[in-house]
Amino acid sequence: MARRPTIADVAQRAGVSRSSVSFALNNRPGLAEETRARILAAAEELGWRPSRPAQALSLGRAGALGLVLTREPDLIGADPFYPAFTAGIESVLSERGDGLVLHVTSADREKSLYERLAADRRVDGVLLTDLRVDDPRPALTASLGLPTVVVGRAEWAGGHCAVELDDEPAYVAAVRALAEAGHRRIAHVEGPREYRHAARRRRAWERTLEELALPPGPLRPGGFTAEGGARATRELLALDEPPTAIVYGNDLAATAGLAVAHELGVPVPGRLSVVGYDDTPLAQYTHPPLASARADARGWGEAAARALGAVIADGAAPDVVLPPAAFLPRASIGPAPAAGNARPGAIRPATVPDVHLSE
Amino acid sequence: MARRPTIADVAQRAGVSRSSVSFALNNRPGLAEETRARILAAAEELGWRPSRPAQALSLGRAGALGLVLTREPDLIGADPFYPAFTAGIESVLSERGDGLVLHVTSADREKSLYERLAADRRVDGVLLTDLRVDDPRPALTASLGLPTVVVGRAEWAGGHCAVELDDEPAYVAAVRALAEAGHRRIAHVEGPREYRHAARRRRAWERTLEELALPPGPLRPGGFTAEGGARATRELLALDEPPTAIVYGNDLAATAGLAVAHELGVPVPGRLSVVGYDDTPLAQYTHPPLASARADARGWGEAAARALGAVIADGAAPDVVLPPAAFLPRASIGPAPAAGNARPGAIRPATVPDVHLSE
DNA sequence: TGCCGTCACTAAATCGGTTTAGACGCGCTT
DNA sequence: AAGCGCGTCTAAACCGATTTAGTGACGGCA
Repeated sequence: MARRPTIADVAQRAGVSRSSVSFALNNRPGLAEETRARILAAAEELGWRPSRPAQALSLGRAGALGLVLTREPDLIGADPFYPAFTAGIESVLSERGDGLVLHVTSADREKSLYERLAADRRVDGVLLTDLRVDDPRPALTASLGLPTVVVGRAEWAGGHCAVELDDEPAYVAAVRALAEAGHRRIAHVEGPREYRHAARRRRAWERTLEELALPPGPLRPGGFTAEGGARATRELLALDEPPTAIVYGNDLAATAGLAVAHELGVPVPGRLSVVGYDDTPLAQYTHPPLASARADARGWGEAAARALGAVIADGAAPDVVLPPAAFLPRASIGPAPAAGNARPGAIRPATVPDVHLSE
Repeated sequence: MARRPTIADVAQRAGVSRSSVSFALNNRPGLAEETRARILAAAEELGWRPSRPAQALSLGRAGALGLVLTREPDLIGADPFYPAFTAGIESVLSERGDGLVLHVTSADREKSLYERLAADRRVDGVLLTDLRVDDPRPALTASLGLPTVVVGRAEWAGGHCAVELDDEPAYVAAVRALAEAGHRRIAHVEGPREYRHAARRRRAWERTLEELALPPGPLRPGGFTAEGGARATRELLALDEPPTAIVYGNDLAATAGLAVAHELGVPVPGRLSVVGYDDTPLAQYTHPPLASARADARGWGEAAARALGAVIADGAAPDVVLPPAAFLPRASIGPAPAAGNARPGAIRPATVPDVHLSE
């Protein structure tokens, strides 16, 4: 295998200096059109592309973004978010010929990983996802001088640029839709408390019940997992007054919940309405199809990558607010069962003020 | 933000030359123990780590592996394989402080992406996954001189090192288990034909039926998707003689199939047995729990990363064969319904030769 | 004719590491 | 006293790009 050509080879072949090749490549002014063409032709013939490490060293930028996943592997596995999100990132990076450096780690090694990332100069900046309560990362990357974009709400960002795609409206809409369908006992199976988005979903549920003057519904931990969703559902359905609707933190837990309902002979939506979140590929094909909410993970990735690019280039970038996830009613929700003490129709859509909940 | 320290800063602080710092860092012989300690202390105090781009340029290796996903984004989304696989890769790379560069692309841009990867020198080698029939990539990376490990069978590898984790035995076991349970009409919902693993799964099903002297079962495309799985199931159950068991190409299609069976009032496993593949986190929590097969994706990632490291270092590495995926019988399979023309017990386990199918 | 400004291009420094060849001091032989 | 070998350390080249300062040719103008 022949040694890969360098800029010197191109220069020699075109009969110019290395500087001229560089000028031609980055089409900067000051080269005769004919010379430029000759250089580019030579580069083409040799199949030359500038070496990334050399460019990185020279330019002082790596040409790559970092993404660290701190979720536990099996939590990641079931989540359709990351693949779509990284596809969105990639679509932006590929325009610039940049790359995405992915790391999967656990919470205990997380800190040293970011430190390495910063000291290494292997990436020019990082995207922070899955923000936790009291998340140390925004302050950490700030102190490391590592350009950062937070994927989530601005108030989680600790001064960094934030790219937000709100999941609250979908939860508000789901609870309202259930209330309008006559449900009065609406439960929530929440995700891990340490995640800010899980907490935000729980609060959206909580406050919407309040706003609608409905009694606070039962709450169970579901951990965003199938197992947690199944257990929580079992507990909820075993209550003296079981809920007539359950809003889950994600589709995985909701789908497991559906299975438990089937197993216990509880018809859905006849006796129980079910709502998930994520709109996994499976959601339309469960039985019955699962009401859920779709966030544009790909668009989120795109926006985040673009924002981080701006932060790296300009030192800062304005926050971005993407359209919130849309609630997708499907056949897993229906009117509250008559047997319950819900009074269908008692709450009229028009009487419900359309306020936007904020944290 | 202070400029990040360089090797020169460390050298100055320790009162030595830059070369000595390099020697100390890479603990090479020829430095007095005391000097080495002083240098390392200075590096520690300054929080210095060698710049990756500089090292890459100097050493001629990027210190990173490349992984290109050519699947369509929504196909990727539902697949638990990649997150676990990348976690496995990472666990190997992090030992060496190396990185994983991830690209998501579409089939039409795939070729130029690999070319860029090779010319760029951003990665030292690539892992090839999801091999297709007549896949151009093994030959492409070979011609580009890009160290390559194929994640799959050696005969797909076109001369590259292969890391294999066979899914055939799980399919053979599943079909046999069904046959032993008296099933005679065993259908298959296959994945996209262009994927070699999908084709291999189909053949395993086909040949096992043959070996057991069972009639060839009906076959439907499922595309590894929920939608395809649902449609295929609908078609199969509408046959004049519907199958009493369906073996799906993956859990996603199988789960959608379960939902269709419910919807049509076909009891599982009463009238239909169902088998998936992947053992997604949901599989244990469907209703009934889904028989499936578990491949150690994380271990696969580890082995692949290690093998690629060896290929990069030594120019070649022996193929690796990992333990095959294990068939996991669960409640979604049961005895063939008596109404069918299956004859439970007609086929005795002992009479079934335990041959291993090969392609 | 001499001076100046432009245009097209190049030499050399630079980024931050690694590595090779060699310098220097010291104690031992002979 | 000269020579040798060894242990320790450094100067300088090198990786492959970018960039700055500057060179040389040429045309216009006084």
